[in-house]
Amino acid sequence: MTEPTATRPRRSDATRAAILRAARERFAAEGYDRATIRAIAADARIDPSMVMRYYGSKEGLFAAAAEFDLRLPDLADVPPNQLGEVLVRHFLDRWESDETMAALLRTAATNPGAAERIRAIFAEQVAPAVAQAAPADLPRRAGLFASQMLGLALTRYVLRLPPMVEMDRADLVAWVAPTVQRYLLGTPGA
Amino acid sequence: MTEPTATRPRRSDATRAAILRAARERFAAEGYDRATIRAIAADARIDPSMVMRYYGSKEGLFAAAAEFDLRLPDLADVPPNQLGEVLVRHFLDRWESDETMAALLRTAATNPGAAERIRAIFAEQVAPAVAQAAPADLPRRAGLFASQMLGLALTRYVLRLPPMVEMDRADLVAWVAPTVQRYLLGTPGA
DNA sequence: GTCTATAATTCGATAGAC
DNA sequence: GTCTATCGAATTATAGAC
Repeated sequence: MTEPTATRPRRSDATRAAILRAARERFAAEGYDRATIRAIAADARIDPSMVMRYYGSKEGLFAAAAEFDLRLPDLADVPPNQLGEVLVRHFLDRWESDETMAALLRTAATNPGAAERIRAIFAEQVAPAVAQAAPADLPRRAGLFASQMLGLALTRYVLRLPPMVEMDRADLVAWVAPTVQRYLLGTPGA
Repeated sequence: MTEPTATRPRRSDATRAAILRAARERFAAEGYDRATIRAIAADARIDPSMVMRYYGSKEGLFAAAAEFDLRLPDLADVPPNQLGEVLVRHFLDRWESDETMAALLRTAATNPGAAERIRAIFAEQVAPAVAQAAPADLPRRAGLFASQMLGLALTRYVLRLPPMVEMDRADLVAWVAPTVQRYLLGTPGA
């Protein structure tokens, strides 16, 4: 009686998961064009044709691998004077624990579809979260916030500018949090 | 006597220039991988083999096309309280008048050589300029400055986040200049 | 479900005629 | 100096055996 009859045994979902894990790594490290289905399949220890069977095409695989949730906290619960610090810490955590965002960013530089996905994440996840905390000028504040957070990620994780790589978390938060704080709650002049 | 005998006539340098112009456009719009020699040659109205003849290889062509000078002003001449404004304006001007930087940034997302070039530009042009204006913590301040300026360029010119595209120059300068000002001259906390 | 074999493109690069 | 023709390699994707 070890056969699950109700929800179906989920036979060989391990293969799907292995493909997805390898795809995320390759896309993150090399971007869409340079990450080949052959290399991804080799990483996952399976045959390249299986990738096609499970995900239909390279684009389909990327779409599945680029699913991403920023897991932004409810900003209404955060004390206003700690908004910058909480957000910078959260983004550093997410960037360092999940390479999906790096894959998306690397790919979006040359792939219109991936750029559109980033715009969607911005519209569906970032902008609504900012709306819970900022008083007015919502799209603008969210955009400025994104410009600094993506610039941080770009220089630290993608371009690897030495000073940005070497700076530790505490210093990074100390310097960047006030910027985020001002973009969300401050005025242009101050 | 229309023949220049001394410095050599420079016959057909127009072709070289046309190739370079087309290459910059293609690399800027599509990045290194997707920009093909065939497409560049078609844009320049010449045969693909001429590209190889003049620049040896695709990498050689990119190296020639990615030569870039930020033309940073002497920051010692700028009143300290106007540093942020002057720098943000200057970078917006350079990004909008020369697509070479966009080509480099798009390519650097997946191409290690292009990323190395950006690090070189940072070390040879940005860091020394910042050193003329900032008091201490030089590499760190230069890195933070780069994170905001590249984040601005990334979201406005590459990813095209709607709020960042729609914001006009004056608003952009008003919001971002204080950030740059603090990174160069301020302290982490304020 | 998994793999072999291969079709159909596309690309960078080369050789050589004119 | 410019172009035609083509090579060799690599890629995505498909068809079908086991």
